[in-house]
Parts: sequence; structure tokens; C-alpha cells
Amino acid sequence: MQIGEAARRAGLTVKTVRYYANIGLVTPQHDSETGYRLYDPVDVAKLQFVGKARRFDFSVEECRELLGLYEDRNRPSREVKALTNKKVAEIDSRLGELQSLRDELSSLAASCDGDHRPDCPILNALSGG
Amino acid sequence: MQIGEAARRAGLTVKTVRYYANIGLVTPQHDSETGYRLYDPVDVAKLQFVGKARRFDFSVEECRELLGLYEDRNRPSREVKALTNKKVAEIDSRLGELQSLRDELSSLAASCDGDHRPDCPILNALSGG
DNA sequence: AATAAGGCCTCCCCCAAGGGGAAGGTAAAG
DNA sequence: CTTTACCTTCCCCTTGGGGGAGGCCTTATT
Repeated sequence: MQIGEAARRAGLTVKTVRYYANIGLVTPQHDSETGYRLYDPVDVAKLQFVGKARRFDFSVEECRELLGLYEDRNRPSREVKALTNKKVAEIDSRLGELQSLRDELSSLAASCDGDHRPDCPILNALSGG
Repeated sequence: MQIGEAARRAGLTVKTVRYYANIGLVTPQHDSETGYRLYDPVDVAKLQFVGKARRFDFSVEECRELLGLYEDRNRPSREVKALTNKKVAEIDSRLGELQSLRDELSSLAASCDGDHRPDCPILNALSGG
């Protein structure tokens, strides 16, 4: 099938699928007559796999790694688990940062009257040390 | 003072400070003889302000807006509060996304033995619909 | 006097992960 | 026959700078 149909089935944009072909992540057949990319169901499955992994916050390079493990019939699932746990730890770290940031900002907003007076605790906090 | 000293005092890199000058965010004096950028204490205060706002996850354009409100003696603090609340809402949204993502990934990792068997629930989940 | 070190400048390319759109080939349908 | 819907490559745009080349100037050291 052509790229449009493959993209539709995988829930990705044509632009994205073409990008994945360009960086060698999911490489379709090439029709030398029309110059079109031709995708088979296995390619579509890979695209779906990548799409889902991306939604799980895996980078494209991590997707490449996961895809490699996925295709390797002798893969140790340990590696997959390790990669996943690493990603969970990253997310935990980012959650902590965001949470403290949220708390600080929120308390700043709460301490600001929001009326027309030029005195604003938020700006004071930002300008202070 | 020169850019290096200003950057040091603001806790930013020279590259960053130069970038802020280029995009017109914090614009120093210009020594036409040496071509050097010259920063005064007010510039440094602005740089510190921006640096802190950036750490609070405000984009550069939001920093520009905050800086404008900061410099405007007649600013309504309402606008500052609104911008801050909007940022808090964004962070909340991102927190929710990350949390659900974390939970899914974490339960996937938990259901994976991590041994050498090729069967891996993580990859199965990624490849499945 | 020569040279090394350090600070400054501009200019250009690089990252992630594609998006937007131009210019042009192809194929099916009215 | 022409419109419409695909497809292709190519190039610039995004965020927020980082890295480094090549070149200028001043000061310190050999």
C-alpha cells in the first residue's frame, strides 16, 4: 500500500512516516517506476509500534532500540525491561521537578491580589535573589 | 561591565546572554569602539529575572511579556497573575499526562519477568492495538 | 620583542521531531 | 480533457541555545 494508507492505519501523519523512512527507522519497499514508497502489513505494524512507543515518551532513538529488540527473535526481555524502568525513572524525576515548580508558582499566584496595584508578589519573587 | 561578568552575575552562560541580546529580550549598551556589549546593573537584574522565570518553565516569549509587565510602572498585577495561573494549569495538565504514562509503563515493567524468554509483555503491549 | 592566554565579536552549523508549503510527477475519475 | 487526489524531493521554520572557526584586542609572561 502507499504511504497515505500506511500512515492512516498507523495513526501517524504522512510527514512523520516519511521522516521515519528517511532516518531508516521503518524502511518500506521502493517502487523504482513511480518512486513511491510501498508499505506492507509488517511495516504498518512497526509504525504502530513506534507510534505507541513515542506516545510513551520514548525518543526516536529509543524506539529504534526497542524495534531492534522487537525484531530480534533471541532478544532478552531483560533489556526491554531495563529500558522501560529507566524511562519510568526519568518520568519520576520530571514529575518531581514539575510538582515543586507547580507548588511554587501556585503559592505565588495565591499571594497575588490580582488587582491593579503595581505591587505584585509574583514579580517580586522573580526579581528577588 | 562586559558580557562575561554580567553572565556570571546572572548565573547564565555568555552564549545565552548574547542570545537574549540578539532577540531583543535584554538589550545592553553597545560600545561602538570595541564592538563589545556593555551591561549595567539594571540589565543584570533583568537577566536574573529572565533566568528565574525560565527555571519556572516560562517560555522566552512569556519572559518577554513578564519583563514588559515588570518594567511597566502602571502594570496591572492581574495580568501577571493570569499568566501565572495559565502556566500552573499547563503544568497540571502535563503532570496528569506524565502520571498516567508512568503508571502504564510501570505496570508493564512489573508484568515483565525480565528473564531471557523472548516473550515480553512490554513489547506485546507496544505491538498490540 | 615575541608569544601565549583570555575575553570579546560575528557567522555558521547542530540538536529533536517533524510541520508547512512549493514545484512537479502520476493515476483514477468525472 | 481536465480536475482531483495522491505521491515525490527540497528547503525553510520551530525552541533555546551549544559548539566551534576565524579574527580582533589587551594584558601577562618568557
